[in-house]
Amino acid sequence: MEIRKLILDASMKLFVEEGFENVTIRKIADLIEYSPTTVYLYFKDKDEIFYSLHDIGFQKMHEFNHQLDSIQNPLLRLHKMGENYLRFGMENPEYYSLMFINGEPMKKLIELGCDWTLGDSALARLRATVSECMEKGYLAKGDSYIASLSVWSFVHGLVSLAIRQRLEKFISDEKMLLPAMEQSLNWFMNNIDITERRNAG
Amino acid sequence: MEIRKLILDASMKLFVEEGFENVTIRKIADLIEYSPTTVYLYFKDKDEIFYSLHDIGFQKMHEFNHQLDSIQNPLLRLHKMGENYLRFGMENPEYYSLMFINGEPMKKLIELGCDWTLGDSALARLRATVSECMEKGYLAKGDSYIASLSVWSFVHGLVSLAIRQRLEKFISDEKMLLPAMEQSLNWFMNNIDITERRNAG
DNA sequence: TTGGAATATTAACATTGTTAAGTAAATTTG
DNA sequence: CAAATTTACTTAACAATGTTAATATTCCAA
Repeated sequence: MEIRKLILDASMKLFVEEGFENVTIRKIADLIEYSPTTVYLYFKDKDEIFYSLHDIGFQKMHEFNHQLDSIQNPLLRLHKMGENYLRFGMENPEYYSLMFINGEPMKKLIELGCDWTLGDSALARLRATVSECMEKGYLAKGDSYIASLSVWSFVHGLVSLAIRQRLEKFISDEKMLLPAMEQSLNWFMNNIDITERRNAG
Repeated sequence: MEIRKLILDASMKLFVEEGFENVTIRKIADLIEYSPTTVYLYFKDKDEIFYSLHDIGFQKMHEFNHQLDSIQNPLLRLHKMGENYLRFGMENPEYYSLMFINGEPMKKLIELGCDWTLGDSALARLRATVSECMEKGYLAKGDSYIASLSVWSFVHGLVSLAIRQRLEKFISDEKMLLPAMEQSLNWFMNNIDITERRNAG
């Protein structure tokens, strides 16, 4: 449907420009120049709109990571994945919120019984890279499940603290936010990379 | 004031039992058996209530960490800090959300111009422990600012993914959630501990 | 007792998500 | 071509929300 896309575009525009709580059905309807009830012909309720937007977010993130496949060294690829993750989150805080922070899309997901396909496959790619790092001796061998969870949690922690303004006292200058996060990622990568250990300490 | 406390208790009760979006001024008023407008005599608006609750959360977390001072070994103390952080978050997801995830309290904080005192001092304690770990050779020497940020981000990432239900596909059994997070923390601690490196790989 | 401050309530406003009922146009069916 | 039905959309309304203005009640000092 054409109008579905109109609604989603308008919703994201409002979401980006006015924030989550200012996305209302009536404002969406105004933007697309239809009556508010028309929205309900294309989406069951407001949460379903957010669910759809969250889905689009994963596609965007996937595009963002297209270059990654060309990186041969798995540890370098892991590092770049992390950097991309940080950048994606900081450049698209609204999408990021829907994908990884807000409660609404997940409730819809459970209600609809559908699967978190795009989220899962993103994690699968992470885990494949982590496993490759273990096989090739860049990371200590062990449970790749746990290691992937750890890597993801680390970068998610940085992004979610940053976009929810919990780092403002920590890093006062807003322009230093992403650089500090990248430094933090470097610290992390240096610590988990076992090939670097003869140089350290 | 007595009634201020009544309002805060009622708000948190609603928050814990019915979730964030079901905390309404009218429900609060019902619980304390006053009229809705009375609430506005003690709080400027709803966000100020959430700001106060977020403050109480930090006090709770501080009590939660009382035992830590007795741990001499700084790396062990850091590990225990991490474990406590995970447990506090999982046992008090509502408080945790206010403290570290939700946007409302921070907006109020900026608006009121007041400082995030309890949050700051919690971070200061983390940083002191990290510095001590560096001095005593448990962690690679470097910028303790960045290392603290990294540690915090890591545990925050775990907790916030867990309580916002992003780990449900990763860890299907809910009872395995905290154990998996603790495993992840162990992995992290093992990786950053430079005294462990001769055993590894 | 009276007057004013402190405390509380009633009534209302605008805004929200959502639904029921109705309309007008397009399409199918006879 | 006319009648019936489906499609696409709107109007009007409901209950719930945060919040405010105006009003009432209580309480205590002069």
